[in-house]
Amino acid sequence: MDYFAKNIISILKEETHLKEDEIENLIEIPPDIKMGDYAFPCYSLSKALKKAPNVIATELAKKIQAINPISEIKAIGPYVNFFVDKAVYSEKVLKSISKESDAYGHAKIGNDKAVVIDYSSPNIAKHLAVHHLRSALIGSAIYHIYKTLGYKCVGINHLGDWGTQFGQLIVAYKKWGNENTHKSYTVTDLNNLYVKFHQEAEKNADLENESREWFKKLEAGDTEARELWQHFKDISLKEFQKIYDMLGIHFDAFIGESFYNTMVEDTVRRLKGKGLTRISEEALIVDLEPYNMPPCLLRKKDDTTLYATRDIAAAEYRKKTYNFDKTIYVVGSEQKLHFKQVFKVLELMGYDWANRCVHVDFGLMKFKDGKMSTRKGKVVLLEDLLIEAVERIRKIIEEKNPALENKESVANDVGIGAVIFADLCTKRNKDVVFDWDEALNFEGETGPYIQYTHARLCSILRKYSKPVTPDINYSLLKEDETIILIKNLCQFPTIILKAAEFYEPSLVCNYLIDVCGSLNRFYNTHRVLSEDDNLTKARILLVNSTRQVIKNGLNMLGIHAPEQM
RNA sequence: GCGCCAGUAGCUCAGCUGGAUAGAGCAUCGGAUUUCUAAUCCGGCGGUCGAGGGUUCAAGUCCUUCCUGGCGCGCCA
Repeated sequence: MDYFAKNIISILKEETHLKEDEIENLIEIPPDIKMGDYAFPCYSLSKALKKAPNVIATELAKKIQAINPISEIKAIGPYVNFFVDKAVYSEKVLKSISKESDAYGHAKIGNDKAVVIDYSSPNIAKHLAVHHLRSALIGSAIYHIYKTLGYKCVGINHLGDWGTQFGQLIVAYKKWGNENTHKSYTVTDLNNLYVKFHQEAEKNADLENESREWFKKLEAGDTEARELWQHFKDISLKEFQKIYDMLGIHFDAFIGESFYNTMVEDTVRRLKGKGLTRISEEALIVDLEPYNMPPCLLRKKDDTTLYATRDIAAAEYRKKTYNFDKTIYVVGSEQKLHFKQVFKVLELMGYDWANRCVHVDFGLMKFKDGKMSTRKGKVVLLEDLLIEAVERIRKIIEEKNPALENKESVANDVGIGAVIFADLCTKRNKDVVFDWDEALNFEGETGPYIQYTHARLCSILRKYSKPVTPDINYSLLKEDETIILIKNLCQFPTIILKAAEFYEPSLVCNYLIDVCGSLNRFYNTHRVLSEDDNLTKARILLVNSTRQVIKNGLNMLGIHAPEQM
């Protein structure tokens, strides 16, 4: 609750006989600045007082008095509207931004508690493609957001580096892989082998048996199998890292599924010990019928384990290793049921932290004509998208600002930023249809728009080239465009909290669009640098504050804020 | 068949846990620059909020039925 709301509550408390938190919940922000800064709706009083809401509003407005920092109280229809003293308001907001600067929007609510976040988690031996983008970016943004709220974040890349497909890959490699080019193998080669295996396997059923044999060898720790598997993994990781570097995505640990291979037996033993398992159709399951869910499969009839088993083992490991307060899985919504089952099993195992496991799901990315598929080669590689984005930005720079220094690095920041922003901008749970022109649109509500706004502000500050001070005459900040902007800036900390609560980075994106819209409207109607020293000083402070908020917001999304573009 | 998610302007999306006349961007049409970056801003056009019923002083928002699309539902992850 902010300073002004507090004052309004104390004014309203006596006359309405409502409790403080009741009033707080009722108070809202009018849709138009001309109506006031805060509003108290009188509908809910109408029953008790047996009067029409607008009558109540009128009477109430007459009875109560505006005291500093509230400058005016006025009934409009069924609302009592409050106007705050603009100078006091501006001073509060802008001084706190100046003081906190890079830390504006941060909080300490996390108390250094650990949050484990599982994101990206691609499969080995396949390229990172555009449909891998969402998990990586949403996870990374949540990482940043929680970090700014004082949590200790642990980013984990839960690589898909285990399973029968590695048996297939070994067979394919031994049959068609060229030993001599061994050292220069790329993910493309691995992917080709994978595709070739499936083509050949249709004609020759023996291949599947061979691959099962090899996977068994791998599980048993056979040296040759192990070495090949490690080799495939090294090739993949090297290429993944290149993309993560381009995107600026960081992980604290790369711990793949294979890592839990040795722990799975223990986990199964614990589950059995607690009497949670039974055999059904030759498989080992946890019956979830009482919870209206299909059973959770722990072990196949051939005795090998499944991903649910490994996820349970992984959760136990993460709790033991990081003692997390919360663990977040940023995984597509097609796995909703899977995580519901896993979390339920953890709960049945008696872990009180089971309800602090969160599946942050998101909608699918697909093409207009259907799903993306690595097998059919129907994908857009992430690297291609990023390179194309940077390339297009480079052309725009040549056209609009050829004298720019550091063109390369700016093109990178803006191109990559555009891709990140476009992906994070829509709410998580919506499906996304991939479209080159949409992903690479740079006008309107886009990353470059935010960055451009930021660069313009930096430009003004460069031209001003004097220190910015919060000791200004705040009553000079009085026009509507100015006040609306300051109100926007004031919301930032609340937005961050909300984004964290709902695991929703899109809230930050939409907020930044609002701020930039307000800023640009201000920019187009008022001059910052002028002959009037005091006014210049005041507006410079506003410019610097806005620059700061945009920068902080972009950083939370993992986007750079270049000072020129 | 059952479950989960979505359906808001021609297109892409917002809509603050039920509140004041449903908002942006793109597209389209028309305007703004001798002044801090026009990757900007202003205006016009454009809506039975998928459909019906219900709860409420008040519903895009809550309940219910139906329609359409996506995803999931035992040995892949």
